[in-house]
Amino acid sequence: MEMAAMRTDANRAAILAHLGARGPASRADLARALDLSPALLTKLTRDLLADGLLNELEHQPSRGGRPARQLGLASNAIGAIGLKIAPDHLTLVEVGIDGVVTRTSTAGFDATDRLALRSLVDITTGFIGEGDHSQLLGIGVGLPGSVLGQSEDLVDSTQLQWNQVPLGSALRSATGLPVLIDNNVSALALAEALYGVGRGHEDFLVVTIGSGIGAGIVANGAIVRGHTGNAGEIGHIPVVENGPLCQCGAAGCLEALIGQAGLMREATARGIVIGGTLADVTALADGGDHDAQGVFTAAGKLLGRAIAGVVNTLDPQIVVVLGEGASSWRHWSRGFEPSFRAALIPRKRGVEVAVEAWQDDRWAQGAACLVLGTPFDATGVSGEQGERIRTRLTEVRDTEASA
Amino acid sequence: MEMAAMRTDANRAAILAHLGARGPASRADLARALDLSPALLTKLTRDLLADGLLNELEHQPSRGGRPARQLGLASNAIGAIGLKIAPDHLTLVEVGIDGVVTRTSTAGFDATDRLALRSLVDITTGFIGEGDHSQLLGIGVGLPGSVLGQSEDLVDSTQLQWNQVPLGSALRSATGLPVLIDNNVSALALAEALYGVGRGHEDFLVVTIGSGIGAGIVANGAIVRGHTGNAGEIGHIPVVENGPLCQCGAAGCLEALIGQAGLMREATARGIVIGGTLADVTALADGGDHDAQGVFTAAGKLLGRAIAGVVNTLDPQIVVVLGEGASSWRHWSRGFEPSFRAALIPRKRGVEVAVEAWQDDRWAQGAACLVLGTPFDATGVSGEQGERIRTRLTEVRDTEASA
DNA sequence: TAGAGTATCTTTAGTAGTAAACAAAGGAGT
DNA sequence: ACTCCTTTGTTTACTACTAAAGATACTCTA
Repeated sequence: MEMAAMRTDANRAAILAHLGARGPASRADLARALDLSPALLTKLTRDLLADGLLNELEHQPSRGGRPARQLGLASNAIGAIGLKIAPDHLTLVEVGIDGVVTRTSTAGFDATDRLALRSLVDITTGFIGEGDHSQLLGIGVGLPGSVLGQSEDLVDSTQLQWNQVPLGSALRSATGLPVLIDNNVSALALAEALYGVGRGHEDFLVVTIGSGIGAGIVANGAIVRGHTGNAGEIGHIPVVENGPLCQCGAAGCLEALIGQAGLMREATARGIVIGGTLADVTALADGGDHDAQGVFTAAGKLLGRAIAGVVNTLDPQIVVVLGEGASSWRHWSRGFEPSFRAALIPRKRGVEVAVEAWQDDRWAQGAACLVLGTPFDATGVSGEQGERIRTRLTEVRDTEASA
Repeated sequence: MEMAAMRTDANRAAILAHLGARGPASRADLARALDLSPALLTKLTRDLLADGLLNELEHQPSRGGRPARQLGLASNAIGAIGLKIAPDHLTLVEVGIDGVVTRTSTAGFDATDRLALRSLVDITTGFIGEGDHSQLLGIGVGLPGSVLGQSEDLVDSTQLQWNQVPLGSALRSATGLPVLIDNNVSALALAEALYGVGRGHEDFLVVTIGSGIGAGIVANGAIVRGHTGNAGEIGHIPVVENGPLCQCGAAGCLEALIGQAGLMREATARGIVIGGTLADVTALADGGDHDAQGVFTAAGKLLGRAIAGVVNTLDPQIVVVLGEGASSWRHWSRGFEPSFRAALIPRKRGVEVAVEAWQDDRWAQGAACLVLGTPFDATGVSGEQGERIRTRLTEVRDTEASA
């Protein structure tokens, strides 16, 4: 038992995370993927095998040379918790290190309540349960807002009406686990980068259509959060002059026009529904109502022009459309596609737009990826909490070894 | 004389580049700035001092402890060449490793000529001169267009009417020097990051107002080039529906409205000038002509709304306005400021806008920074040519040592 | 069936880097 | 003057990693 090496070992963590995320691989595969020498992989995998964290699987049929010995993760008990905070409910998931959701839970919640933080902590600890947390690497939290400061502690959110809420320290002291908090769209973008369509792309854009319009930006392989953590607010791109007033105070924001509220105002103005919800409009459009479809087509047209501006600015390889609204995408699409393509610079006109089927717990899964993605983060920018996660990953090794 | 260590030594290079860019510093300063251990700095600076590349300067007055020994660059002969390519002329500069321009030259040039590449190479080699190039780290090239492929070899530019021109290999074989090519606005952004207003900022935006409108984007401390190298094309953000036709084929692009051509069209339509150039309109505005000023005010208003969208999307800490057009910024500003601030999300409303005085050779200086910035590039993404530059930096050490 | 070829893994010898203890050179309080 | 404090720079002992050469285990070809 080595007494030394209490330090974080990013490479051991990276090996485990890679095997978890991408499935079994040979030492040579890992060396190439992680950009390490084969020699080092021999040594590191020897340790991990001895510690019982890795298994040597069957030989792979030779591809012209010595056949590869596949290595697989022995412990599938390593995972993370993902928490999505919405104004009126919480979604919790437990995911394995391969990104697969193993458990889900939803709970009512009032973000504006005086005891909201207390209630959130209780619900979370209840979900995690008593007993042994040694397999959990940490908790990832996604919320509609931004995180202040390097300590990633104080949270701001207009949608939740939160101002400098000490969410991080509250969860941390209650659970003893590392906690990473981020904007929910950024978390979703990270999930796409690790396990979704974005995998292997250095530059892509995730557009979410929900109650508002948001974007997760990945450039140079990294999430763009901006200086104050407010990057991705494409809902507030000005699109029409003297347009309807937006929550943000400006006039003519994209979101004011085609956010859920904007769509309803338009549907009501056109006399398609009286009262009712957006689901009613969607149902009408699905049923073939041309007027209802027209609402989405017009919205798609505006969205297309706005996203084209973003694509011209950022030059992503792919645009992923996601969110509750994506389920009615075929109505949006009629307006989106022509106006989007027409406004792109010629070289980008073929850029791929991928629409992903939407599951509700996807947000929480994305939040969990904040934790699962940390070992991949070569630059180690995730700060102190990220350091703690990497440390935990190697600690798991020690407890397994001693057991 | 060590026979070994033919490998690139990024840290030795980083020490030299840091001293060049930021001026003399103590070993302890360097250790903090480069995030290396004091122990390593003792060793590396010992080598560099022995090789005659560094000088030990006077002691710094103590700040409560042992006084620091300042280290300074012994050789100020290390530098790079910067080349800016415009449709009708070339600008060349020689800059020292501290970013200061030591020599300038401009030459007429026709980018559409059949022998343009040959002529470009001749002018460049003429500027560099015969004889010893050992002090030159490399050549940086900035052009209005994008670079294809990882080899950074083939160049595309609609403005120059170039299609897959093998600029890199041509310059490389003619001079024997490493050549780095990039979009001119990206190069300018890099210069700002290293020696300008952007220094110390991880996220900022450089907006250029020239014949067109462009942007250099820095996010997470790195230049955003996008997947095809076409990031920053904010000139083609759609701003008005059914607007004037743009060169790019779309209608209502920002550039079509407020690029040089757009401004002239507007000035002509308003009857301010008949024929003439933009300089005439600027002169009238400078002289107090309200109609002429109105052209700029209207343009500033449009620019403000568009840039606000970009700032909402990317959340930069600072916006730098630059370029030929920046000299008439006080006329733009009247329209820009109110519309810009009004369209920002509340949290970003105080974002700083810095307008930089404009010198013509600034573009070429930015191009040179592609070379000078390479040693700083911790991730080493600049590819093979960047590797060659870092190698050259240590080679200089060897030749100085043997001399 | 005996190479030739090729890809995987291992060993060896060496470099780059760090932490920690120590030495050096001053300032500030008593 | 003497001690304590602070910061700088150096030495020592160690870890992490790599390159290069070799060992291993297969396929393919003649």
